[in-house]
Amino acid sequence: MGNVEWLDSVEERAWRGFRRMWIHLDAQLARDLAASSELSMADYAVLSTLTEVDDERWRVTELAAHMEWSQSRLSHHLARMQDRDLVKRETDPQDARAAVVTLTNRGREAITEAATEHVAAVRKRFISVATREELRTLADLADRVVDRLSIPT
Amino acid sequence: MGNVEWLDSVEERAWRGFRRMWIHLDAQLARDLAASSELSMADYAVLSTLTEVDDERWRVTELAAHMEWSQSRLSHHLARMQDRDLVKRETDPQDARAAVVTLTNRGREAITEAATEHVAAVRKRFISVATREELRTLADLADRVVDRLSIPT
DNA sequence: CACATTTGTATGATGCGTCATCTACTTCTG
DNA sequence: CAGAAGTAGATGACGCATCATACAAATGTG
Repeated sequence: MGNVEWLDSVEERAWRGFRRMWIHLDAQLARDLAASSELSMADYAVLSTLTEVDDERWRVTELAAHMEWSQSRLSHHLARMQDRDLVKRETDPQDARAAVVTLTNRGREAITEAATEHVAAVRKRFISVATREELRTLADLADRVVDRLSIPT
Repeated sequence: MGNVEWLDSVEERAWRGFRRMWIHLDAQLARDLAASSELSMADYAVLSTLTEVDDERWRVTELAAHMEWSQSRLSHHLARMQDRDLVKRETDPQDARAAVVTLTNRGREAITEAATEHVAAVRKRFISVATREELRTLADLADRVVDRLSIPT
């Protein structure tokens, strides 16, 4: 399994490259999104997740879980998005503790307009640079890495 | 080149997987590092970069550029690390505008102790899950993506 | 059915990253 | 060599993420 203590050149190049790629991609996509909309990446994540289900209604906790955000982070972010009239929160009639998040018209317009360009940016910055084989390799690796992280060990 | 507007299943799996992998890995490594040291990932990045040159002296701007951090971020972070006695800043005798950053003894101890376990964590969480071929593929892809980002277009 | 426990969400404090700006020093120009 | 322009770094204000906690509603228990 190689030396346990350090990384050899292949390993180091992969690890550094991976981080570098993430940091640059993330920053560039944020700039692309900002240039073509009024949304941050976080806004985009919230809005696009909301559109993923047919009735576009999510309980805060479920939305947070699905997005892999902390409940607190989402709650704060929803508060800000609500101020900007992008989302609404209503009390769940089934359970008065719970809040149901929905898109406002403004939110729906925002995500509709932003989505096309964001996807185009992802394609331009990342997808189109990779081969199909590379994409498959990356997806497989990612699944394995994430699976393994969920095992306590 | 496929449909320009949306992502097909291979593309989507790769993109989502990549982001997911990054988020989980980063969080887990931060927890690992916190468990085995008093350092944050940012602290680690600063300290380990400092040890990369023989005399362990860096001008703030050069350090920032090498780390791909903004000068401001580094300056703020150095201020906090200085309060914790991990680094020192001295005025450069050659150029009184400039500051030279160096490790304190405490900083050197901290990074020395933390490094072994951090590298072990990277290996455990990521490297050991990938094959050599995957690592090479990832590194190549990362280089290409990053290179392409630097072209304005 | 009172009371303890659990669950769903919000909120306040704190620390970090970014942007715009400030200061001090250095370099360039005539 | 005076003044303008440029450069190195620090700083303050602001927005966002996290942690701990608060609160209210729901559920379980005797």
